[in-house]
Amino acid sequence: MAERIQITLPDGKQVLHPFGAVVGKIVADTDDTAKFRSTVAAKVNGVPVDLSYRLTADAVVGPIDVATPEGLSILRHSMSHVMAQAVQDCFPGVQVSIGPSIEDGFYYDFDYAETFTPQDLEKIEERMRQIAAADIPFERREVSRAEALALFQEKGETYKVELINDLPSDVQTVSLYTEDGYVDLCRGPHIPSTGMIRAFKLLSVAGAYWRGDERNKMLQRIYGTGFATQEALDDHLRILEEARKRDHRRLGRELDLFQINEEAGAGLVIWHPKGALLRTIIEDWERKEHLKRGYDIVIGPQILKAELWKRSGHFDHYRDHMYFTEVDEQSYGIKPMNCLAHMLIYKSKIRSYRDLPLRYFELGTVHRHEKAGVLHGLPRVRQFTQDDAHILCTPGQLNGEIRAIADFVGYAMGIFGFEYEVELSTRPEHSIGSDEDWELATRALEGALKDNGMAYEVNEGDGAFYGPKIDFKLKDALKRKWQCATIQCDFTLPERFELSYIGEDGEKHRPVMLHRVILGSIERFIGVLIEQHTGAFPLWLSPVQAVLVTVTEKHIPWGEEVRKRLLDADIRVEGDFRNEKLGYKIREAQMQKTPYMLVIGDREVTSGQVSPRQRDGKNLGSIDVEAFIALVRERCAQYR
RNA sequence: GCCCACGUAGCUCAGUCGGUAGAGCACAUCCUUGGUAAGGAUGAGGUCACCAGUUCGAUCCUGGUCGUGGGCUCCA
Repeated sequence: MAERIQITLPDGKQVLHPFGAVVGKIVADTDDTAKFRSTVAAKVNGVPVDLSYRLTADAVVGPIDVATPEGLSILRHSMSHVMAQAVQDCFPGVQVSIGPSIEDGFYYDFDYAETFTPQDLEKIEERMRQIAAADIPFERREVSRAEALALFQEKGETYKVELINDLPSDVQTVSLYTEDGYVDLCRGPHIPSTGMIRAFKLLSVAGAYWRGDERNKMLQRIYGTGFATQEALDDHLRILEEARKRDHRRLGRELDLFQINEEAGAGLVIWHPKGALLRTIIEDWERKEHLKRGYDIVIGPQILKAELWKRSGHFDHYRDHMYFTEVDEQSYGIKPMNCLAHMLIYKSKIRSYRDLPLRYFELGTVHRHEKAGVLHGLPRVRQFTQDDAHILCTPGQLNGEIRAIADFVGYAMGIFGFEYEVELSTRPEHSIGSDEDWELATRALEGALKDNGMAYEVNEGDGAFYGPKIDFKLKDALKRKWQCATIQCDFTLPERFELSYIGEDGEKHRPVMLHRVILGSIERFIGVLIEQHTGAFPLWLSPVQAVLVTVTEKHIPWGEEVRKRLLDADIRVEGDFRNEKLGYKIREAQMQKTPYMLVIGDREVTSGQVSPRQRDGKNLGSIDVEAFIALVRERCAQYR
C-alpha cells in the first residue's frame, strides 16, 4: 500500500499527503480560514463526502461551500437531522422516517400519537438552537446491514427498519450518522458539526403519506427553512410575505375580479364584471390568434350520452372525475374534455387527405370532479374553460403540426410575459392503445421537439391514458411552475371512433389526433397572470384602462365628453365623478392598479385636454384626448 | 379522499373563563368644491358558517355537515 497519495486540488495543483489524510484538513490548508468556515463538505473525485473523510487513494479534492446550491442543500439536510433529534428529545416515543432537504428548506416526517401544534414548533426550535450552540460533531459510521437492522429494531424505529429491508440486495453496508447520541440512517454527507447551523425557522406541520402512497399511514411532516446566514433567511421570509400579498385569491377580491362562493359550491368560479372582462379580452385574443393559424372555431354540447363516453374510454378510465346526469331515463356524461364533439364534427362527412389537417378550436368549458382537498383558488377548480383544439391530420403531417403548436405556445408565452420549461410524458400504467401506437406517438412528439431545437425533460409514465404528451410549464414571477400548455398525441380515439380519410390512393386511412391547449385552463392562467403582475395588468389586458377623475363637480361635463370620446375609440374607461377630493380618488384608482388616471380640472376644461397620471406615479402633463388615444393604441398593439 | 388548523359586519381582525358582540377600513346621509395615495360629522350593518347534542341559557363546550387555508395523493 502506498505511503503517500497524490491529491489534485481545484486549481490543478498536485500535492502529496499521507495515506489516510483527512479531507477536511487538506481543504482547510489550501484555503484561507475565513473561507473554510463556510465549507460544509468536500468533493472527492466528484463525489460529496464529509470533511472527516479519510483519503486512501490518489484523488481530485475540492471544497463544497455553503454558498453553492449543493452546499446549502447539505446544510439543510443536517438541519433536518438536528430537527429530528430535537423532536425526539422533546417528545419521547416519536418515530422518525425520512427528512431530506428540498428546494426552499427541509422537512422531516414523524410518526407520533399526538399531533404537533405551532407551540410545539417553537419548543422544537428552541431545542434545535441548544443543539446548534453545543456545536456537536456529526460522526459517520459504516456498519453492516444486519447491525443497522438490529440497532433500529431495538430502538423501535420501524420506518428505518423498513428502509433498510428495502435496500437492494447487493448493498452490504449502510452509513449511520450520530450527533450527541442521536443516531440516524443516512447516506450523508453532513456538515462537520451543529455549530454551523445558525439561521433556520420551522414553518408548518402538515400530513404526508409514508413513502408518498395514499394507502400508507399518514405521518406528520414538519417543514422548515434554513440558510447560511440570518440575512439570507430574513430575505427568504420577506419573499414569502411578498407572495402572500400577491396571492391571486386576495387580489381577486381586492380588484373585484371573481369570487368562489360557499353557497354556490366549492371549486366553482363566479366572474365579476372586471374579471369577466379580463377573461373576455384573453378569449378574444385567442380566437383571433387561432383563426390566424388556420383553426376553425367550433362549439360542442355540455352533456353527451354516456354511451359515447364508454366508446371513447372515458367511462372506463376517467369516470371518477366525471359528473353524470339523467335525461328521459337516458344517462348523460357532463363533458370533462372537449374531444368527443370534435370527432363527431370530423365524422359528419367523408374526408379527403386534401382536407387535412383539420384544426377544431373550442373555448370549451369542462367539469371535472376533483377531490375536495385539491381545490385551490383559480388554478384547481371543478369547472373551467380550456382553449382546447383537436387537430386531425395524416401521420406525415404530425411533425409539422406539433412544431407549429410548440411555436404557438412560445409566441403566447412571450405575449403574456412568461418563461417556461418543456417536459415529455410517456405511457402511464393505466392506458389504452397498442404498444406500436404509443411508440409512434412518443417518437413524433420527441422528434418535433428536437427539430424545433427545444430543450426538454422526460417524465416517465406521466402521459394521458390515451397518449403521450408534451407539457409546457410556465414559471411565474416567484419561480413557481404551472402546467398550462400541453400537446397530446392520440392514435386511439380515431381508432375507437373509426375516423378515416380517403388518401391519394383512393383507400381509407386513419387520421392521427392531436389534443392541445395553449394557455390550458383560462381560470388557472388568469390566476397565474394575476400573481405574475401583482394585479397590475399590462394596459392591453387591464379591464379598466383609464379612470377619469374630476377635481370638482363643475368639471363633470368635460369629463362626460372625454369619456364618450374614449369609449368611441374602444378604450375601457370609467368616470369617477364622485364628490370626493382628488387625492382620495387618485388613491382608489391607484389601489385598483388602473394604468391611467386622467385628471380633469379647470386647466383641462380650458385647454380641452386631459392630464394622464400613470400608475407608477408619473404625470404626463396636459395632452390632447386624441394624443392619449394614440398612446393607448400604440401600447396595446405591442401587448404592453 | 387523507392529516392538521381555521370559519365573528362587505374586508382585516378584537372579544365573550357559557348570560345573543366591538374596532379600523368600506357603505349611506349631511357638511365641505377641494389639483395627483385617505377632509369632517352622523348613521346603518352581524341567527358569531350550518345542523344536532349538553345546559336554565351556546357565538363560546361536544359531535356532525359545509367551506377555507397549509400539506399529502391527484391534476388543466
